[in-house]
Amino acid sequence: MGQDASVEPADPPAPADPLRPAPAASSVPRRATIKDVAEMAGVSRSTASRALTGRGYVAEDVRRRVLSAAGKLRYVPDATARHLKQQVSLSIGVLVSDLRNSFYAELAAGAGQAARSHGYSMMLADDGGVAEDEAGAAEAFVALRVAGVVVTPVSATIIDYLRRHGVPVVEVDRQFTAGECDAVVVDNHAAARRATERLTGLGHRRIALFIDETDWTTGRDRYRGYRAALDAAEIEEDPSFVVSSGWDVVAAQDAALRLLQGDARPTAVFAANNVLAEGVWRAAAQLKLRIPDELSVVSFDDAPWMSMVTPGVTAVAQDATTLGRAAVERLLQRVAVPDAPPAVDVIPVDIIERGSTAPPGQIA
Amino acid sequence: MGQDASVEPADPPAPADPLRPAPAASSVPRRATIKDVAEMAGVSRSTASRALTGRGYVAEDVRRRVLSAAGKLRYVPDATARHLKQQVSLSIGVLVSDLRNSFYAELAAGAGQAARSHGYSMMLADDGGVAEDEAGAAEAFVALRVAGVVVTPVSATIIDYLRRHGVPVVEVDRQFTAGECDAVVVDNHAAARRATERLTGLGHRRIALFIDETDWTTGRDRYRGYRAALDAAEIEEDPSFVVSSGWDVVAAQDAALRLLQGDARPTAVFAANNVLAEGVWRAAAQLKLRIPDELSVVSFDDAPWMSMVTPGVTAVAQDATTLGRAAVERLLQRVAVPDAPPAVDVIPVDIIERGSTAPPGQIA
DNA sequence: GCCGGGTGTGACATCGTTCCCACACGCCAT
DNA sequence: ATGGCGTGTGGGAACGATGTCACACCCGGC
Repeated sequence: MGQDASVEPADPPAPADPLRPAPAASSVPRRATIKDVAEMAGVSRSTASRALTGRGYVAEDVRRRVLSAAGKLRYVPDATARHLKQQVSLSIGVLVSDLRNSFYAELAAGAGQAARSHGYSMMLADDGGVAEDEAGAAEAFVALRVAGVVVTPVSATIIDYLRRHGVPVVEVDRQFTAGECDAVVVDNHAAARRATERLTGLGHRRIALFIDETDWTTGRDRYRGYRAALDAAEIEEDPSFVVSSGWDVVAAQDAALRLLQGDARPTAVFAANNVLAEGVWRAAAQLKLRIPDELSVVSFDDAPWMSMVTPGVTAVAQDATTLGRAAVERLLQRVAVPDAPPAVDVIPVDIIERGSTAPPGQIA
Repeated sequence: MGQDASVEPADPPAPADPLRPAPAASSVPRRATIKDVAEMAGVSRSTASRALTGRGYVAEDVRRRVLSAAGKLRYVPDATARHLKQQVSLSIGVLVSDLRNSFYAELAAGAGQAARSHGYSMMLADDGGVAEDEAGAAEAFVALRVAGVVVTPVSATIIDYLRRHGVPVVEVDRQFTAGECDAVVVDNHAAARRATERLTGLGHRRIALFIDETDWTTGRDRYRGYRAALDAAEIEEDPSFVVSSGWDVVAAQDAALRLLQGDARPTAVFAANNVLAEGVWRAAAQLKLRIPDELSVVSFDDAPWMSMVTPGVTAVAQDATTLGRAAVERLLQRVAVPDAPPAVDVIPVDIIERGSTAPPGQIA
């Protein structure tokens, strides 16, 4: 408050370095720290901290002075500094395969809701189903010292990596490390079986399966569920009816076009996720196959369009929002109780009947 | 390495506090810090830091020793500590209205891509279009000291708040503070006008507008574009044809049911976003109105289902992914050059003709 | 008058990182 | 011999928040 006005040292005329973010612009008045609050309130930093966090003794009038100073200065505590000191983080990482897929978007929305409701922030990344990007995101999460990670894993590597770095992990939708890691899943086997049985129950015997992969967890279980339904109906599997066409609509559509044009085409299709269902549906539309008269379709995984097309697509509806929410809840449980044995939540699914199935027509 | 095996102090038998996260579990071996790396390599922290960041002199063999130690210890630098020291953050905040809406999900996906490609992480929040939650998320972003925020704003408050705290902001999709803040938008007025002109051009004169709101930015411009098209066709506006039905499908559907059952029903509808279009479409389906013969429909904002239903819905396609990406690019520009004048990017749109429009039928 | 306990406060160390500075070499030119 | 420079290294102070600890004060009881 003296005659010396140089509260802050004058910037030396340093040459600007264009590669790094500019130093705090002079137009922005430097953010208030707890020290500023303490000075304005005429107390020490410690006291200000106690007043603001509510831990420890503070006289009532001092508390009010500090709070009012904080308000005037628009003080917002620096979460990174707090984390550094307390070694406790209030962000979680969420890693999904593709935000543009409504399933993952809803899952992320549910995760975000749950995180928020517990006072956590969400770091979200999208790996496009690519293992490399998944690893990159995992590294970022570790660097940011998130409290834990919810992931729809693309490989088991990421789980190992995160656990080696002491980061609690919950697998959601897919499960690579059964028995070692918390997970939130649906009963893929049972649901796939029930869905396929809708078709066998109507008399279909030529039922194709469109699936992304059949080796891991989710895909494998859906495949097995399909097989179980066929077995129960004493239908022999035709390998050409099991189509692994990856994760993209166009590829699925191409594969479906080929399959549905053949002489020995299936009378029904079970698509193991919404992307594949979309490919099949588009192919059927392109071939002008009437659904359900000429082709029955059931999808694993509901999507908005399935209730908008005519007829609607019968689907196994997974509540992705609930899945995301449950995964975060489980993660926070784990953070609270690190040594509890791994737990798996199984979220119930619904089969929504919409009209895309009918008994097989008479085809040559 | 001596006989004293207590590398870490034994935990005193402190009573567990169930309200706070448990202290580092003994099963997790404490994360390596740069100090550990330095010790293993037999150098000081400073030298280790120089070796790892690549700034400053380090002898080649020392560098290799440090790097190898870091590898062995699986050292991952603590981004929060780095941020605290450098006062530079490598995360950005992204705040959208509703992740379950494909428009926002794609926008977020684009933002995430761009952020990642520049080495930034994305904190994502979803405010459900609620101003209070928007404020909460903004506070979290400030606390986390993100480098900047991309937001689809619900009110002008958030922009003020963030700017007062010195956080660079880019508005995307909606624009509340024209001229003061960077923004990435589409030319809503022109696009809405062109879309409406498709309808007037076919001879429609009874054209309803479904819109969320008409007071702010995006909604206002779309409304004006609609009006401009009507004016150009010398059609007088019928106020009952402008329906503000909020942000939710069911409300829009109800409103559409009412409007489309009336005697003086419109022959065409322009829906100002994908949610409203869905409501209108469902209402039309429910009333068994044939599209386009009995009702023409144009939507602002494309969505996956619009190309799957029959007929497809003619739509103004905004590339939401590009919108998100551009917003992040603009934000990073702003971070690099804080004092540049505000800039607005206008992303071009496409009108995709799909078959949901036809000349008006003969109705009483 | 002295002690003990409750109440309220400030000094200081700490978290993990970076980076400014001082210093210690070896070498060459003076 | 001495100085200066280029190279390489370590000490120590930040960054912002928290929390331990010691101390200072005031009260009542001896």
